[in-house]
Amino acid sequence: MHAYRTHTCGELRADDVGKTVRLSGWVHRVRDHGGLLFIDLRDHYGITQIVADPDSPVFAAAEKLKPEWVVRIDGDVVARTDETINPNLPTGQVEVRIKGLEVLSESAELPLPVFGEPDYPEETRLKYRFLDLRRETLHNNIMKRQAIIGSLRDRMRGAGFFEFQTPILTASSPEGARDYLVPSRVHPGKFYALPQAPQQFKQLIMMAGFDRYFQIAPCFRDEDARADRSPGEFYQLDIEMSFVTQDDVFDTVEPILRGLFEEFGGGKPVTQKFPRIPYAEAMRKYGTDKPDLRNPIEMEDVTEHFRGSGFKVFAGMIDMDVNTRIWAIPGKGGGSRAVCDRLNAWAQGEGLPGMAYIFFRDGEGAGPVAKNIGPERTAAIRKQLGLEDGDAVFFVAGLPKEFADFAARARVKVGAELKLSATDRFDFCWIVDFPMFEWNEDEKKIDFSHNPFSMPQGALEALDTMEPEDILAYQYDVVCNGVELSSGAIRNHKPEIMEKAFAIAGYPKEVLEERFGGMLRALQYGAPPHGGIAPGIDRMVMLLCGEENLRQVVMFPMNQQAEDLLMGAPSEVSPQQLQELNIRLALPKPKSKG
RNA sequence: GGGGGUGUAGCUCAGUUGGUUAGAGCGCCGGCCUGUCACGCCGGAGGCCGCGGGUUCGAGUCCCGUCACUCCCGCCA
Repeated sequence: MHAYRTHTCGELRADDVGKTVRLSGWVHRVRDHGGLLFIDLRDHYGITQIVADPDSPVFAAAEKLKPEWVVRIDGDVVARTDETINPNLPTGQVEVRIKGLEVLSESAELPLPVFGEPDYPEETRLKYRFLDLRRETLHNNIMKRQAIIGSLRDRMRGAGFFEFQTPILTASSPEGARDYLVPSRVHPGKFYALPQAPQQFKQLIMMAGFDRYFQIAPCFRDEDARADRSPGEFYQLDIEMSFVTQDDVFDTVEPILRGLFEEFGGGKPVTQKFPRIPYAEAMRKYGTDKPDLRNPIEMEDVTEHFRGSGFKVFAGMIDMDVNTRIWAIPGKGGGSRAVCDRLNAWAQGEGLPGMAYIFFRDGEGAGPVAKNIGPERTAAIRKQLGLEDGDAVFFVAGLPKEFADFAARARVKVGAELKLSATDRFDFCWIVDFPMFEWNEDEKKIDFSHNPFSMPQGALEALDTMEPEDILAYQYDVVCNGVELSSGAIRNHKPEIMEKAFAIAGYPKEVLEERFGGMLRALQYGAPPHGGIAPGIDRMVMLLCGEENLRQVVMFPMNQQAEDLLMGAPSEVSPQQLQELNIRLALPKPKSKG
């Protein structure tokens, strides 16, 4: 007989009755009835009930078992009587009568119980991550994550992609997030950087002629964390393809994402044909470039209905500034004063003076706004938005740049309040036609709004003739349920266009050569047109696990302060290590303590 | 760097207007219990009320500061 087991703890069925078996696992739970003892034995595969009665030679030893001890048990598989079958357990038809017991490993008193998964502080959970990972929820999430990654690999290979590795120690990149730096021992005073993404490498792979690349790529960014953004490191499904248009990328990636979400989404419907929404349209209809399309509300511009109207607040704003806009958020079924007042109060809680509204009943509009603008304008608004009795409409006013963010939240709030938003669905869309440049108000200059390597629409001619802020890029996002899963672009493969684009953003040729020398060199020796995308693995797993927090889908996450409480990272290093690296610390003064 | 929330037993939380000895459930320890699967019953241990200062005859409770955790803003091409 094997030293540890003949079966796993998730394996035994009614067919196995009569066998003598050996199982190993963790003591999940003990129910001690004095003259009868039940032990739930757990391993990765499941739970099996072990029974000990006083006739068993190991009864006394079994009584001493504690939660999370690791034991090997020998026993006979017996059928449970009808009344004692546990339908909640795959092994619930049977139990094992214990004949032999060996304690393989004892456990100290638990700082974090496994059984029952009671809420525990994040700090404890991270410090004792190995215990947390034994708990069913996390254990299943992590298993789902590896299945998702396995499926992505299969799907990518099936679509003709090749998996390549790119360097982890590379050069610091001038644009973008803060880099993690690694000092060089061989070159005093110089540093490697961990890649924020393999962006330049994947483009170089295309220029090297490998045609189709993918990688489950680790990415490192030294920026502060959010619930949906790990500090330090995260993973992307990094993709790049040669000789493709934007449509080719969409046609390749869309079935992979759709298939993945259908495979792991628990039967929730997935968008079959991802709608393509231009950035400007998304901002106008949803107030954001990552709309949650489960919410059917689309905002509309109703500025003209208020121009010169009796609702002086809005009319005055329109007169004061030609750029003023009034956006309407239609609220189907929100046609009562109570609902409108509640949303108005919510807006005040968000720091606004309030949210104007009209609600419709008895064939006419009600509320202060309707009274002020009169029945004709009220009817026109109702007609434009297709509203009926029992509906409401809410208004946000000002400069779109300034109120878009609030408008987006108001749209979400109205959708939730009126229960208009679907829940059991994965609604995807492409956001396309992002602007190439944007005005940086702080530095009073033109910046790249996304990836500086993106191809501008209209190529060199557009850069030469158009206002920078009007130029669009072949730059796109994938959004699912309001979560930005991915950014991508058709890349700029022409050195002269890149020079011009960087010049517009204020980088002279010398700077470009200094910072992106390798890339620029590669562009000069026959670069294929190419493009790609990089869906965030962690975020996809989060959506598919129904989790709100990345730490629920990452095996060994850091806390918000980018500390690994289990391994104790970051840590101090020895003076010898620093000396070898020619590094001397210049620490900030410690905060004085009262 | 900034803002919000939370800090009372190992954990989840209650704690009245500021008033005697700070409670409950879970967990832990001991005892009882032959069909449980969130087993049940009895008993017990366990508290610098995050920390520091202040107001007060008296502070878990009020005020100020500080620290920790968390969420958000900045940041994330």
